Amino acid sequence: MDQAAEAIADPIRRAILRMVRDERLTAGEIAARFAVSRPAVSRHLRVLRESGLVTDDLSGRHRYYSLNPEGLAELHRWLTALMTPAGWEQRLDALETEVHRARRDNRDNRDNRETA
Amino acid sequence: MDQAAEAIADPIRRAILRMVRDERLTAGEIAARFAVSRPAVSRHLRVLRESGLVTDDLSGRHRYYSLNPEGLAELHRWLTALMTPAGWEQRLDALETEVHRARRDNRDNRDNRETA
DNA sequence: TGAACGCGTAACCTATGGGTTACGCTTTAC
DNA sequence: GTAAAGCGTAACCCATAGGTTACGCGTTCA
Repeated sequence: MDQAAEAIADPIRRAILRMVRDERLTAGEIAARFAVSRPAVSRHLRVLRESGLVTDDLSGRHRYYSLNPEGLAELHRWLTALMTPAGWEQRLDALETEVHRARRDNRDNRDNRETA
Repeated sequence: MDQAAEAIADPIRRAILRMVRDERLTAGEIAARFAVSRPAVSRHLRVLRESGLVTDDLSGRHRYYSLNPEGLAELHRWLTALMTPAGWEQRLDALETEVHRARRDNRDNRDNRETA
């Protein structure tokens, strides 16, 4: 979890994670969306790889990156435990709502794609 | 959220957050539990304060710190959204289980305290 | 009232994280 | 088979995060 917490501390790495959440992208495609140089992005990608937050997939001279949700699980659990101290049971209700909202968002996005 | 993500990147600050989750502690009590100097801890506390992750409460010459769960909410939502990409609906079930476990843990701890 | 306590801040040092340019390796394309 | 594309790595530079010691200010207590 330590590695994950460190990895998401950088704004560029957080942006990369959001990029590869729903579609796999090559290193070049990712780098093109940032103002910093390609090698800089390449090192960010290495940090994300080594902390288990993304997976990479070689295909010829391209390397495809995609999010690895499992890599975020431990940190997420840590945060959940931290956010629910003794005597704050109403916070658990809020978290439940959060999950429900995520479920609904996913459903809506799927429907929009299908009707587009 | 950027500030929260940066704040939890440091292992000492993560340890502090866990310490003050269920009980308020003075700066001195917190510092005593670490190998680093008291001023170093004091600055970690400042980072946590300024990022809204803890609240402080002056009382005479003591300053009590306690966790502010709200400060973690935005980062937690960000992680939740990231962990549930399109087509991974089963992950939402896992998150729901996570909340249920937190609820149960809280209940168990409360009961243990009462019967102790 | 003065000594000790609790805590934060200032000044300083060092390690390191993130940036750049230069380079090399493998794969595609002509 | 040679040129170009796609990536990663090495070497280097600089800003800054995190550590230390020294210090100052308010609060307690004898």
